[in-house]
Amino acid sequence: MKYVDATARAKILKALASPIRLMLVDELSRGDRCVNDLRPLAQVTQSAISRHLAQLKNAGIVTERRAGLRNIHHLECPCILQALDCTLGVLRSEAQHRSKLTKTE
Amino acid sequence: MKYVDATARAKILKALASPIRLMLVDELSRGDRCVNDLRPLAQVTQSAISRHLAQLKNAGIVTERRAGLRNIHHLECPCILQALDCTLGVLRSEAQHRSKLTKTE
DNA sequence: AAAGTATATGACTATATGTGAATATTGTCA
DNA sequence: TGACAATATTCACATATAGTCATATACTTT
Repeated sequence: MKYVDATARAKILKALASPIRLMLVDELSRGDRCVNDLRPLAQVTQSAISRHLAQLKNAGIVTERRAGLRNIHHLECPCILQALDCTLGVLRSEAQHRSKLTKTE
Repeated sequence: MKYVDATARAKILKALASPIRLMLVDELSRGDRCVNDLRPLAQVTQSAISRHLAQLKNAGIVTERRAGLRNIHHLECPCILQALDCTLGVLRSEAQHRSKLTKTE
């Protein structure tokens, strides 16, 4: 894998690599939402949510459209759910690994 | 999605979210490697490679075993390749999106 | 035991990221 | 136009991350 490709891919993974942004993506996977809808998901200021969404937009994961005062956010790439699956896989295999260790030692 | 779950998942994605670590994972997906094998992949010091590998280990993505002087690294979770697929998906849909914009405007 | 090889770690610097508070922008409605 | 609501942006600061160099550790070979 070339460095440029890896960099492009890393940028996307980086955009996902935050608890808050994962929760935003998770919520958006169930339908479009405006910032105010998403606000209660995390205990941070509106400013912070806005910046997290900006990162997701910047990575091409999320798009937005205006609807009057609201800015509606839309999950552009449902393929993101693959990445979420992957994390579950790691967590599972880690749990397995740990239980093996405790059995042996 | 709860914050604790999201945090665990974010930790894994964070471990992947670096060009160098992606290249390491990519190489490991083709077989086990020791640090010296991986060193030429990135133009950083041995120290840096070692730290990157430590992060992958810490996230449960990679495991290691001693073989004499060598520390052999092994990709524990091939499911990681799902996450890599996902990034391709985003890149593709972004390219599509961009070409639509240039056509319309 | 001494020398050598492979890898990890500590101390440090530079840069990036996350955050709240305050402020700016954009759009609506009276 | 003026007041208001939703969202974005800027600033100042704290913390995290990536990198290097020097050094420590683990193991092998002579």
